[in-house]
Amino acid sequence: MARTVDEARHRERRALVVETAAELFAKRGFAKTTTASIARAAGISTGSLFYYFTDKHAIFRAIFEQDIPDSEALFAGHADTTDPLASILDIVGTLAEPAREDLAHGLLVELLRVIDDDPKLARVVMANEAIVHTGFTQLIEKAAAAGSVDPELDAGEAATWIRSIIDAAYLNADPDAKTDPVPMLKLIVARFLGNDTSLGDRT
Amino acid sequence: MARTVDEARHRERRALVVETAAELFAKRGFAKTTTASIARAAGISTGSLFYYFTDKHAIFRAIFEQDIPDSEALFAGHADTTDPLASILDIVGTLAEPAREDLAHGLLVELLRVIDDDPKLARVVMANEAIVHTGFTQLIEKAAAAGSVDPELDAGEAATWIRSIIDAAYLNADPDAKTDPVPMLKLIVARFLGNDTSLGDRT
DNA sequence: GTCTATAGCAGGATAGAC
DNA sequence: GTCTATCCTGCTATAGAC
Repeated sequence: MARTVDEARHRERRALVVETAAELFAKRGFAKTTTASIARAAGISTGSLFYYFTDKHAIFRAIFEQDIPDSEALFAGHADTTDPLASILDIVGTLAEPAREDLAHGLLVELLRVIDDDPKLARVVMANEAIVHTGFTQLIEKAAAAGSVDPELDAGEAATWIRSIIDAAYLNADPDAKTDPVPMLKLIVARFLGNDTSLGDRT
Repeated sequence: MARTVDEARHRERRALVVETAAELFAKRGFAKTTTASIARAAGISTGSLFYYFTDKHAIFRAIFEQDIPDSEALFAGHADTTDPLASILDIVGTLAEPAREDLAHGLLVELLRVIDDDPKLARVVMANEAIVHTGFTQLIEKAAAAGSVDPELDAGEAATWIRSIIDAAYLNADPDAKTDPVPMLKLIVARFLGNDTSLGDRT
């Protein structure tokens, strides 16, 4: 059973590096973050760094690998909702939640850039996007059938736009801003979906 | 008058380099685009390149300097509109027009990254954003006064969100997609502003 | 598994001839 | 003004000792 302990230790070590690297990538960008600085910040040598990761891209990729199980869990939690529109708005809120964190903003920008240079990363991200897109599409269809969403909207297209608007919230998030962007984001999505929500309804 | 000719020639040369560089920056990214490759693509030497531009950042910055007069002209054209809501949607369409071009998508992503590393670029972009924000805010106020926009919306905040939603269209732009994103974008903005537009109304 | 040391390469910017 | 040649810095990734 010593093997199990080793693997746990290995995972822990790796996770620490990933966390440290995420901060640097978000702040300085992928290209300007040196592997030496990652090693230094994580308290190890570059030699050890390349023992844990095959190359610099693998470190970056590891940041996003957790998103897949997270997204699956998020939509699974609303699988048999009785109010699909409320579920959509709830999920929008959850996905947009980290938008104000500096880290999330910087990482999204880096992701958009690096994704074109790393096919493996592209596969990870697309797998996650597929989960989100399918989840939203099904909820929109359900809501349309229940009469709480404009039935003339194409569910798949609407799902894509909702995702884009969430991303835009990340991009434009001002970490210094006093106001939480989530309520307005929900209002925009709610009105887009054809629900005639008044300003007072923000949750 | 020889001076005038020289300056015109100088400007032309510079403009050619900027155009060439924009394509490379959009496709490969700022960090991965070498000054040597820019010079090669523009048909000059690196020596000449650095005769026209002080450094690599100056080349990138030049791409966005034209945006300021463009934005001013765009909003000036709607200064005494009689239908402010229509003007807003019209401007949204104009600003989102290039979203489908590969170039525009890539440049937005690069801009988001590089802006943190170049204070001069940040100033150029902020000047442009101020023009857009002020323009939208005034039109939203006008429209609210005329009764065509939800008066409970904060005009400045709404202006910021409209800008974000336009960015979303750029982010999401799929150059291979057959469908023009502009109609849906206008629908989202119209509904956000509280105008109860049906799907059939897309212009 | 972790380190130090360094190979090996590439890129931004400049010098100086023409 | 435009070129060629190149300096110099800084980076990723590896080799090899412990």
